[in-house]
Order: sequence, then C-alpha cells, then structure tokens
Amino acid sequence: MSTSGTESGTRSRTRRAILAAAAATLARDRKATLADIAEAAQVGRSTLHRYFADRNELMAAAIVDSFGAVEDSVRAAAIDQGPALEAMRRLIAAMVESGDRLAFLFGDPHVLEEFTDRFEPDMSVPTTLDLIKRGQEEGVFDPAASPEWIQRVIWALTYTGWEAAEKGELPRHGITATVIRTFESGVVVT
Amino acid sequence: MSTSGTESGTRSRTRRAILAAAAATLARDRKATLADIAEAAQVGRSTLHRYFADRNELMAAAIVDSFGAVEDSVRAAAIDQGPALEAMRRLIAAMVESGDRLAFLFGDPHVLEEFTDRFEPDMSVPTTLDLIKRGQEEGVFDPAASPEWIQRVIWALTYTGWEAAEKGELPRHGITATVIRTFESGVVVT
DNA sequence: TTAGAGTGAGACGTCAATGTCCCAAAGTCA
DNA sequence: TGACTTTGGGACATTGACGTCTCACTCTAA
Repeated sequence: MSTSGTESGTRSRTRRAILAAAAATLARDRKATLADIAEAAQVGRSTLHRYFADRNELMAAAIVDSFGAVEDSVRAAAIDQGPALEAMRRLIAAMVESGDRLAFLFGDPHVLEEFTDRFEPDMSVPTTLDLIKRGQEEGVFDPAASPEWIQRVIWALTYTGWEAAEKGELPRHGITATVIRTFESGVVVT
Repeated sequence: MSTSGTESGTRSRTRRAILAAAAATLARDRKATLADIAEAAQVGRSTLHRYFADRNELMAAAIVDSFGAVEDSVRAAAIDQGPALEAMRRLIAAMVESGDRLAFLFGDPHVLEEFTDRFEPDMSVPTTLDLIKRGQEEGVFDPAASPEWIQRVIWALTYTGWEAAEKGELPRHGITATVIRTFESGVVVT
C-alpha cells in the first residue's frame, strides 16, 4: 500500500478510477456514500475498501490527487510569465478545465480545512496570490481589493460557471469566456 | 401542530429559536446533527422533536422560514422602484444582511432542490430576475450576460462576502461595499 | 493451460444519528 | 398558591453507512 512502491497497471488504473470517481461524485453530492462512489467508479464496494481502508483515507487521497491535477493544469498555464492580465486569463481557463476537481475541493469549505495537514504546502495557491499581487503592482487589478478577496472571487466565479454548466444554463464551451468577462469587468455597463 | 392555529408566546418563541438555530448552524456545517441544532437553539433534543417530527419537517420549515426572512428583507429594499443600478445596490445590501439565511439556503445546492415543492414564492415580491432584466433594458447591466448568469453571480459574490467575513478576512461592515464594487466593475482596472 | 493477481457479492458486527416515549422538574399564568 | 404548559434528559428501538472478512469467479501474463 506504500505510495512509493510500483503498482501493477491494473491496480494503478483501478486506483485512479476510484479517485476520479470520488472527486466527481462528491463534487455533485457531498453526502454521497462510499457505495455511491464505488458505483460511479464501476467497482465493488469491497474493492474500494481494498484500496482505501476508510473514508478518511479516501478523502485524503482524493484531495491530494485532485490538488495535484489542478496544480498540473495551473502549472501548464505558466502564470508567472507574460502580462498579469493574460496570465490571469490562462489561469481562469485552467481552473475551469479542472471544474470537477475544483468543485470537489472548494465546494464544501470543510473538505479542505479538515485535511490541510495531509499535504505539503503547495505551489498553486500561493502563486495565485503572487499573480494577483503582481497584477496589482502592474496596475491592472483593483488595488482597493485585497488579494485574498480577489482569490475568493476567482474561486467563486469559476465554481459558479461550473455549476451553471452542470445545470444546463451555460454551454461548457462558454464558461471560460463568461467567467473572465465577469471577473474583469463586472456586470455593469460603463 | 397546525400552522393555522394560534400558538402560545412560549411555544412561538421556542419554535423560532429552533428555526433560526437550524439555519445558522446548517449554514456553517451542513453535516450538523439534530443534536447540534438543538444545542445551538439552547433546547433539548426532545423538545426539538416535539416541534418538528423529523429531519425533513425541520428542513422544510427552516427553508420556508429563511425564505420568508429573505423575502421580507428584499421587499424592504423595494427593488422595483428607482433606477435599476440603485435598486440593485439595495438588493445586494439586503442580501448581505440576510447572510446566514442565504448561506443556509444556497450554500448547498441540494437543500433547495429537494424542497422546491414545499413552498410557493410570494408573487407580490418582485424577483431578482425582473430587476436584472429591467437593468438590461435600461442599459446598465451587461446585455451579453444572461439574467440567470447575473443572478448566480449575485448569489456567489454575496456568499463569498459572507464566507470571507465568517473567516475574519473581511470586516462585516465592509462586505456590502466590496460585493457591490466587484459586482459592478469586476477586478480589472480600466 | 495454469498460477497468481484482482475482483464482486454479500454476510456480519459496529456505530452514530434518528425517532419515540416517559417522567420529574421548571416555568407560566389565572 | 394551584392548575396547566413546557421542558430536559434519559431509556429504548431502528436505521443506514461503515469497515472487515470470506469465497468463488474472472482476468492476465507467462
């Protein structure tokens, strides 16, 4: 069960299917049972327990996994390069792409809080704040808003876009543009 | 137990304490047990059951109650009067004031969905969507954004403001101004 | 083909939350 | 004060989710 050891292809695939199903299922229903998750992963409940002894272990692993997925996506956006405004657009696009994972991680405020000690200080969140601060220094982001507030707004709008698409109110391909537009200019015509 | 009958002052007070505690507690922890809610209401668990037979009944009553509280608050904002922009500012202020109740109602998407059939919206209260459409006709709200999207943005920002204050990142008295500013102008300096 | 890896189904036992009931104590009002 | 209302706390049974375990079956790689 050590993460360091090499896993057979089959086991590795099953493990990932469970983790992905956990994130996707819990993002849509926070009260989902382990049976629900196992079903979503097309796996028996006993198999799920074979990989993750208890709910906490699964949660911790799913958080680390989802966080890693989001990190990869954000890393690919290279948000420390180029003008802050353009970097922010790439960041938002990357976050929207990780919709499921983000909704799982941030949909329930308690999810992350209870597991903050399970993983090491990450790269993506601090760099988001870095990007915001850089943007403020460049004079493109509202200096009256705290970086923390702006970060919350990004999460909130991204989640809202994901949720709207989830309910069919917004086409998937339109999420990014809509979120970026609202994030940048708000809703009032000037 | 009929809602139509007159209730003694004591019972009425107890009932309201339970409903308010339910909304406040569930807004902060969606997994709160009935024992948690009873404790928050400073009431015995058996007393809670005396007023609400089961969890569903309590949920339904709490939703109706919270919805009514928000409706009252919104009605006082008279959002069908005056310029749409100013009406929107009053609406947002009213929503921020109802922070707890809104966080309870909209914090978990499933809460409302499961109980939509339990209550009818008060038709005498002008809806948020009406105000948004009016604003678009007046040319003050982005015509490229759907009214539903704008409504979601209002909810999301209000909730974010409430949450930020809840975690001490934002002073209570600053929520409204911050939410309005972000809602109207976004985050990018033009 | 064959041994071993991996799996599904399901039987248990456990546990926390729930819902019901009762009764003594405290509160309320005439 | 005395009748009536309301409450708190505890005993109890029920339920659904969990976690553990076994066994027969399927798949995979040599």
